[in-house]
Amino acid sequence: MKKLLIHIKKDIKLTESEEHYLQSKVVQRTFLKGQYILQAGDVCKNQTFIYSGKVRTFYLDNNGNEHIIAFGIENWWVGDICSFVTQTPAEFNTQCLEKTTVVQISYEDMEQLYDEIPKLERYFRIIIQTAYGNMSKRVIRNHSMTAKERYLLFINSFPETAQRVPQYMIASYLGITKEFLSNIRKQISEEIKS
Amino acid sequence: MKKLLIHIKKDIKLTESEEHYLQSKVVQRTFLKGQYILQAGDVCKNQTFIYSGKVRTFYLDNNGNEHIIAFGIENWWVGDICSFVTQTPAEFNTQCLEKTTVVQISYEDMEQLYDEIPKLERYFRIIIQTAYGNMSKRVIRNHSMTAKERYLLFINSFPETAQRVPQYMIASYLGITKEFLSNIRKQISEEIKS
DNA sequence: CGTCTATTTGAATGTACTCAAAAGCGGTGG
DNA sequence: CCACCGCTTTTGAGTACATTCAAATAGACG
Repeated sequence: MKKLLIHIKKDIKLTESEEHYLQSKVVQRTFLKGQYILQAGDVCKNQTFIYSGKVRTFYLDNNGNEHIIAFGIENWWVGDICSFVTQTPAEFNTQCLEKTTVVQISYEDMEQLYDEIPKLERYFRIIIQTAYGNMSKRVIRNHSMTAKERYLLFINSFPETAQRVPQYMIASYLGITKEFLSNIRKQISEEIKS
Repeated sequence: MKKLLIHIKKDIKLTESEEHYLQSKVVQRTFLKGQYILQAGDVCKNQTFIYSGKVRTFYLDNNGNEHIIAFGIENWWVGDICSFVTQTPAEFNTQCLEKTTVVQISYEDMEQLYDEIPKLERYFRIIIQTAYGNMSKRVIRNHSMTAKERYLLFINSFPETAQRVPQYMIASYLGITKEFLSNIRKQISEEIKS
């Protein structure tokens, strides 16, 4: 709970009573490795802020292939924005990759919070603007860089995630097969030798 | 100007005085075909709402290839969010594809507007949430669908844009070469015949 | 009609995928 | 301590998807 307040206060100021009101709307939950915070087909009823642990949000296509849209670690918001804002069934799954503790705010509480503490609109606007900017750059990089370049950028940008996550999930995040990522890694290690 | 108010009022209510204050901060401009609303390297100083016309936002990579991140038509906000929110040099260019009339709000005025009319935070939060959801889905589609499938989805989703924009730009938006898109179109027309 | 730009064609090439099988690796139980 | 199990990663051969380059064709505009 404290981590969330610290995170929010980086962007906006809250009075004590606002803090208390916010806390009254926030629920803490813990999930085990493998458990789903959100399943595709269900409505995303909560905004979820990761307190500790690690999750992935992925899409399961018609051929049964998983496509990871995002990893989530401490101090990140996760879920399916589309589903949450429209309260329609989600296309994405959010699954815990290890024991994960989160705090959640329900859709109804979120509406009330926005009404009672309008400054929160700003906080979430800033959060989502940043996320949108990053997602745009990701589209561009997928179109302008090779898989190898994207992999190298990934491990430089997210070294901790790169180490704590199985390779086949990194491949999925990059939009390539696990076999091809293995191939790329071989290439890289051979380049280093020579 | 009226179109902007109508668009905003779909999400939030404004009093007459708020409307007037907003109008005092909004500047209308017209660009000719080919002109740039924003050039990479410059700081994105304005939020831009398209009144009429058509634009594209693209990234120019190191090999000199253009990658279109978005088209913008009537009632769309365009620009480089990253650059605008951080007031650092933009990576993207926004260029008019035909004579285009826009209304703009500067960064400083935007800050004041947010302070004076906090409800605008909600409006822009909603706008950007939707855009983020769409961009996420685009990443997933790039990873889970073939170029042909993406092309068919594009012309179904944006039939008017598909007709009003040169093919090589659609190819760029889809992340493929103009030659390959031409090939795809040939395949499709041959399928229809048989 | 001529010029400029956009689109199409085709051949050669490269990047990434599929499928199948082998190897590695961590945990668990005998 | 070792054998086995399940899961992840690696390997390799064959293939498919998409690119590059060069040249021809088609369209748009003055």
